[in-house]
Amino acid sequence: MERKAVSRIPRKKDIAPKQIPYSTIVRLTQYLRVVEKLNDLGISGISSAELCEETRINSFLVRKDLSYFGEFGTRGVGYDIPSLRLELEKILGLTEAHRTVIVGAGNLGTALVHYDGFKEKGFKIVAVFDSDPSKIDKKIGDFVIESVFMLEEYLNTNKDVTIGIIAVPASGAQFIANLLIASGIKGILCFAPIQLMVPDDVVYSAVDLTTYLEIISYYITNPDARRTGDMHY
Amino acid sequence: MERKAVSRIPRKKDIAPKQIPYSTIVRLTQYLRVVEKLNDLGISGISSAELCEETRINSFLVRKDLSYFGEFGTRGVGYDIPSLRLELEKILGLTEAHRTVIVGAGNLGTALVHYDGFKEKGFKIVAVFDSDPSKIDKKIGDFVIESVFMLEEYLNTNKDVTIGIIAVPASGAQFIANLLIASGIKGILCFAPIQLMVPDDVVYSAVDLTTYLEIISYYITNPDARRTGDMHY
DNA sequence: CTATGTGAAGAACTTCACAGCT
DNA sequence: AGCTGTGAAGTTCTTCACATAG
Repeated sequence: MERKAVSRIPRKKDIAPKQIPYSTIVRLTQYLRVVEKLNDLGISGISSAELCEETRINSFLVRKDLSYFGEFGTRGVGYDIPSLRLELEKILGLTEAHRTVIVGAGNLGTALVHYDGFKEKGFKIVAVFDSDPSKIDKKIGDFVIESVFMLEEYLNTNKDVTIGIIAVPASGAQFIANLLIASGIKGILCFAPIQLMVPDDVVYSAVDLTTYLEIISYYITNPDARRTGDMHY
Repeated sequence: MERKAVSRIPRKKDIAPKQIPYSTIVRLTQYLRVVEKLNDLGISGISSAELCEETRINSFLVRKDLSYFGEFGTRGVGYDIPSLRLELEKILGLTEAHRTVIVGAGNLGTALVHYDGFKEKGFKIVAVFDSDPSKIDKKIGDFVIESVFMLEEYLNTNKDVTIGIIAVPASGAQFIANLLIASGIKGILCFAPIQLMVPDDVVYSAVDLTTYLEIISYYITNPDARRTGDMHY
């Protein structure tokens, strides 16, 4: 069975000195989104109460989340938007672009290649792969589609690629994941509706579209069930 | 500012008698995924410990999650897969298909139309809309793309549509959402990287691809940070 | 003897209240 | 005077231990 508390000694608290909740990280991305928007509008400062209005995240929680990482505000004043933005980018590791490959050049892969948000937010797509011979050497935007059989070699000669996006059907997803993992990729974002086996040192996130619809279905069917703000991710 | 505890009397506990965690609902979809898979393989039963192996969700939690909704297992034996599957489908409101419209026939919309998972899992796409005149009357799979200006009328004459998927650029997303809301849609899944204003009685979930990558970036940059199993959604 | 279901204990997370700067 | 930062209180969620049922 799962990890069994054998000696009853090492409680979680003992192992982990000062952990940051996962939900805090998710919220940081929301603060960043607001701060980017206001920065573009030329607004220079914001208070936790205003951030609350923009995000619907309680202002206490806004301050607590930020305080895990430092003291970014000025008491009596609030947060300076350019510097808060920079701090958030530093925390999230966005100060330099993550070089990213996309595997799978179907409709989803194509949509991802064309998605402007990635470039803007510091995820630089560097190559696109597919297994379908009829697609290879065709172009998507500025990219020439390469064979998945070249993926391993590509990653071995381009060690600075940190993230792989898997946009292939479920049947091929684990194979691709294994290639990525073997080449030392650090993060994987998978759109195939399958639970991948990924070692603990690779950061792995799955986006299963069916799951989102099923969750929506639950809350439609059970309108009285509480929905926390957490729903949006 | 946000809701302020005025009279200090009604604590949350008093208002909410027996709440089911959002994370429980997310996990139910994972149990369903496993049970579907094993059912297809012809396996008839599963214990909470085996479900734990498949999902990496603690077996205590598996049992607790299921017990919110009833007693589906047999002590000393485990869970019968066909009946557990049915129960999960009932809980999640999947026993009859949700009629679903997709708005936005770009690459993402096209990918969604072609995505087999939806049909299989009981989300029946019934129509596809776009604002680009050059796309209207073109076909995606079996669907003829209709003008967004027909969306309102379509929904008013097809009141059984419960879910709308928004796959348009951020600039048009709120407009589309307003049409869907005005027509009495029950659930919205939005792929545009924007926070929509949606009334409380409409179930709303947002999938922001950038957010997922930013979260991955954080955990790549901070390898010692704890990652809970919760990451996969 | 095995595996579920659940009250109770424990951990994690959020909210609060106010001290502390500006 | 105003807003942040944070220890403490409060709440929610998870883990545990064991009674219970087959």
